[in-house]
Amino acid sequence: MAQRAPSATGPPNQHMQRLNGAIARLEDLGTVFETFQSNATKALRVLREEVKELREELKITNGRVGFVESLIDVEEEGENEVEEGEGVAGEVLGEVLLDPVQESINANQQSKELADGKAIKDVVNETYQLLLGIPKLYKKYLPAYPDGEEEWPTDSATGHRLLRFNWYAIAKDPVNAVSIKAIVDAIRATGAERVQGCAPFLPHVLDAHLLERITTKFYYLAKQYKAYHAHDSQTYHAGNGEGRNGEDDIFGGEREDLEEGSEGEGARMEGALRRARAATVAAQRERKARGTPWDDAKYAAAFLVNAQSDNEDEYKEGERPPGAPIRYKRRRPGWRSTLLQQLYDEVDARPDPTPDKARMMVERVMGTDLERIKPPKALLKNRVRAWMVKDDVLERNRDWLEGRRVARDGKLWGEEDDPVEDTVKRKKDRQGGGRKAKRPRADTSAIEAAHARVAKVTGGIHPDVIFDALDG
DNA sequence: CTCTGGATGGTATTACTGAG
DNA sequence: CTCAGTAATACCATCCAGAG
Repeated sequence: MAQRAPSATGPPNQHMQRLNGAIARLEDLGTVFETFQSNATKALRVLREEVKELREELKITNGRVGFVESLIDVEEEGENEVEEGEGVAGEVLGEVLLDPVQESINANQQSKELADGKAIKDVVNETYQLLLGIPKLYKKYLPAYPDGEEEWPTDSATGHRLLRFNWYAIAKDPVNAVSIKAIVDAIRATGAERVQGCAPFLPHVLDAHLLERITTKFYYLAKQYKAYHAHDSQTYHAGNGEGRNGEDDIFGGEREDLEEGSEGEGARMEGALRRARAATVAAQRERKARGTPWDDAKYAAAFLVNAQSDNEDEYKEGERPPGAPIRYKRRRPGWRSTLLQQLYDEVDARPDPTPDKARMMVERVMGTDLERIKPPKALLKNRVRAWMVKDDVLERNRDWLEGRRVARDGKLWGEEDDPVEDTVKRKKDRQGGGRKAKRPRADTSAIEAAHARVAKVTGGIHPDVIFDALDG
């Protein structure tokens, strides 16, 4: 500086020139800045408006999802009264939907429901099928994990390696974990195109829930696989060994020789078969009772499948004399009350209003009663009622009322109130015991963190204030 | 908490039969 | 033959209790 000062004493117009140049540059800078500021403001405004727009879109989308859910009968678990009201309120009170934490919780619940919905189940099943390279997800197609020496199976069409699971290991076993991850990836990548109907839902399902669904399915499949291969673990699984049927080993192959067939007092018949046969009898009784005094809500439970007699084969397998028709043997439950028996006797004596159906039914003959069986445990709607059970039997077995075997009679029979399904109890338990569903921590914490970052930037001032200042 | 087996409930599929 | 209905079976899903 000390050296410069003397030299600065040059001709005055040189100074003026430089000064003018500096001013001109300043002016240029001013215009540039103004343009920049105006552009920046514009840009910010655009962003702000876009956010508004997206929020509005989100509102509409949420509304649509709600509508679709109501159509496909998806309901929220737990106290849905509050939540359901919100769907409507959400449109009016946009505020509720704009709270990021609340939204994340909603999204999380929505995700959970969707993951248990048909569309997602479909895509999960479809993807299992595809990556395993089997025509159906039936137990007979489920492949074993390849042996050490075996060559890894590939898709004959694409040449890609097929997926294999070790059904005897748990889901978290590395072998299975890798395959399960592959399913997630495949669903994310191509699920929407492969399976019609899941595209709108897939983006709303969180990875955690998708994984949960896939894992559950893994256990279903493993269960089936193990049941199917239960008894060939030692002997070589001969493909022709099941020439007889291959299907009947669902009951474990050797099923403790059904000794109840011997007129004895064993257990009831196998569930599915018992129900299949009893269902037609129940339906016929209901038809015949129409228009009679028994056709009354009071007696409606008489026509439940669970109240019917067992319908056993008249002859054990292979013992039916040639020429004898197939007939079923009615074996009445010992607990049946006289009132109920009277109802059945009177109804059975009537003609069937639809003789065509009656003609197609297998003939029933009376067998001995089954004295020691209990009414089956059942959902309330399928459960035997107290009036249908002999008083003394019920007196001796009060636990049937607790254990989902027998329901109270309810108002129609002079009681104070109707029995209620005890799923209520489960919900209560959950409320009492703690939270009902856990939401993956990352979800809201990420949003909260973002929230915090924004707050830091704005210094706690509402963004709108900042934008407004920019505008002015 | 994870996993399993048993029980229950419900739908889909298949075989069969009588009627037209 | 097709159609509709019964009967039997296969399969999926869930709940629950209990083991580890």
